[in-house]
Amino acid sequence: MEKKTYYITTPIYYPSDKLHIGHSYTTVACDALARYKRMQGYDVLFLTGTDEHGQKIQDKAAAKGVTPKQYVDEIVEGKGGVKDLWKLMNISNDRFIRTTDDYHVKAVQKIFKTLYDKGDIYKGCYKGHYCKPCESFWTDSQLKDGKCPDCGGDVYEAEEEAYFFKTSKYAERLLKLYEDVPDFIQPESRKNEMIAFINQGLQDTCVSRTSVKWGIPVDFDPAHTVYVWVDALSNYITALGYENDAYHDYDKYWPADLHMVGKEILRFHTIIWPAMLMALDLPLPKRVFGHGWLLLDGGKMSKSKGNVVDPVILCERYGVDAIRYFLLREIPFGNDGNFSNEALIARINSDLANDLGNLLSRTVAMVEKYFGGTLPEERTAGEFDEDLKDVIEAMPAAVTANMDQLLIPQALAEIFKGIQRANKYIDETAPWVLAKDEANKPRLAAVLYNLCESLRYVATLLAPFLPDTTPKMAAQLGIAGEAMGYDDLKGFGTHATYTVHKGEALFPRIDAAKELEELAKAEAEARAKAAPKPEAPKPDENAEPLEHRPQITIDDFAKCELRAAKVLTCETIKESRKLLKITLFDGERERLVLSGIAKWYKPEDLIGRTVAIVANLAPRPMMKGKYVSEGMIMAANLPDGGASVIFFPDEVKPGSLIS
RNA sequence: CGCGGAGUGGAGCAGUCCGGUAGCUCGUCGGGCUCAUAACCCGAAGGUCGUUGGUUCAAAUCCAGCCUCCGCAACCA
Repeated sequence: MEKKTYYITTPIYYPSDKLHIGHSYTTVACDALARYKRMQGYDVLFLTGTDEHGQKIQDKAAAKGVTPKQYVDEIVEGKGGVKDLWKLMNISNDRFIRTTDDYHVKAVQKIFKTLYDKGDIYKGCYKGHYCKPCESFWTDSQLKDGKCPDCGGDVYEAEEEAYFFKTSKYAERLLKLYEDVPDFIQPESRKNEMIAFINQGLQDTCVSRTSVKWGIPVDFDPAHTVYVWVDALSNYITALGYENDAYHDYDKYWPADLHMVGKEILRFHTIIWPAMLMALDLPLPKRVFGHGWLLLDGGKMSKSKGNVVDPVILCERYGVDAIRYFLLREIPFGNDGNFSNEALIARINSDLANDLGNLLSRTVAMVEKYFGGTLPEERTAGEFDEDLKDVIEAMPAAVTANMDQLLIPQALAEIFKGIQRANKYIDETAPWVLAKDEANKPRLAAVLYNLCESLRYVATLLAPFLPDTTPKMAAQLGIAGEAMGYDDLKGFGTHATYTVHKGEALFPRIDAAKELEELAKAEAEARAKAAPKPEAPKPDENAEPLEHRPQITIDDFAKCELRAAKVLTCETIKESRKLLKITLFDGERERLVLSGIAKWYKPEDLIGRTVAIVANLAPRPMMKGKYVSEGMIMAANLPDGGASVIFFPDEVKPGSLIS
């Protein structure tokens, strides 16, 4: 009989930088699910990959002086790159798609053409509705009295054209989909967000750009490149061979059983993607799960904040399975979770070292100590046996029930209930007391046998989560690898007997105080390096390479009019938490500037001071045209996202040219 | 009145839909044990469930207002 298939995908990651622990979280969760399904007997296809086009990568590559392809090749295939990271973390993906792969490129072009031919992609022209100060295009209906709805200024005919996908056409069908397939969007709470979003009125989606060159060309209109969504989302089917010959199992695996995505891209996967598939007359994925984020200090982790956590360092320090366990156990279903070194170490110590590792260690040690490593077949049942057996035998069903609902932390918790019960059983039966009297040997053998059986169940059930550790457990228990399937969990007491082999501690206990101290020291050092003292400004090889812009001439620079200006007034704006409203004297007149520094400066910090401004920036309407900002105050960007304004001594006269 | 999430013992969370003695993990304190990775087992302390008011015999839970925090959007020119 054909095995049932299970097709699971991660998002394809954007390799503009090294991946961080957040990406690891998504991928590890999918990996655990994929391994779980394989153990359940499914024919699993687990896909991950990278989304390699777009402006940002084009810019990064240019800054580094390499082609975009060279740039992404290094991050994806290079040493310590994406593929290496997944290998390190024991990710069992069956395929890895890169959107620069030839077969994908060709297939996307065909998909784009098909959608165009069907009339679901159309070429849009923003005729006559470009507002220059706002740098925005407007449709007929958006204009107010023929003027820009933002600033009320004049708009005029625009040249720029782009292709659009008719997302709006599918609004009704999408709402019906959510109704017909209640668990299409998971978790439930996010479904309401999506419905609300659709009810606000869907806009058609821009699916091509003329300004971005690094992308898949629209083959029938080469001035355009395919813009992100058609390119990226299609990966889920092109990786199966849709419209290409690289693979041939589209019919076998599509529709996907689960798209796992971060909550920030859930909208695209539950609106644009199904709409695209509807347009192509293809079946829809069965479920999209939007997971939460791994927060750092309660805030989002991001490269620009400089607070990313490097999974490679963590794996090297604590072991891959410890990190996998932490990620899978600590982040609640569908919600955000916190990452901290304290929480990580606490979790490793209490669950993995104390409960699990120590249980195996003490069990194996006793089998060796009291029986020389092999348990005799003669066993006497006794008190507590049934209770232990009941708890252990309940685990597989509980794990399955939770995993089928994607409740990974809860599934793990069920396994640890069994571990705790086994530890308690040791206390109840006190094997060291039994060992004092030769007459108790059959009872002692039974006790240790029951512990080994418990560990066999535990190890088998943990296999999808801790693929590195469970074979070590099997080896110590003397169980053959092939006897570690779910089929072998058909009964407590079915394993004949045990010959154990004591090994290394599964998870060495971490000295939390010492470790945290070291981490703090390492962080302090990193910080000291990041901000070198004036007298020792030596370049730091560990620092992120700076992103350089193309070289310019003195004439280019001369286009910028930089001047000193005195702050006359400064006030907060009640509608905005980020902006300060500032009036400046620039030497000849007063001008109004809005600056996004409210988080770091109070009005009194600025009033009366002399700052540097870019004086000839085009005025920019802000706050829906309520204010027009006439310049930019110059400030250095801080690693934490903050800003440090440049101040001049008071004797510098307002209006002084800076060159 | 922009949209949304959150406020529960020291920390992190569950419970809120379908009102009825407030639960879990870690930490703290006390006890037990010695097979084990100073690990394990048992017990205890600790919460007016953000705030005010309302509905009710009864509210963490339902209703209204308010406060605080966090995302997103408008917005760092």
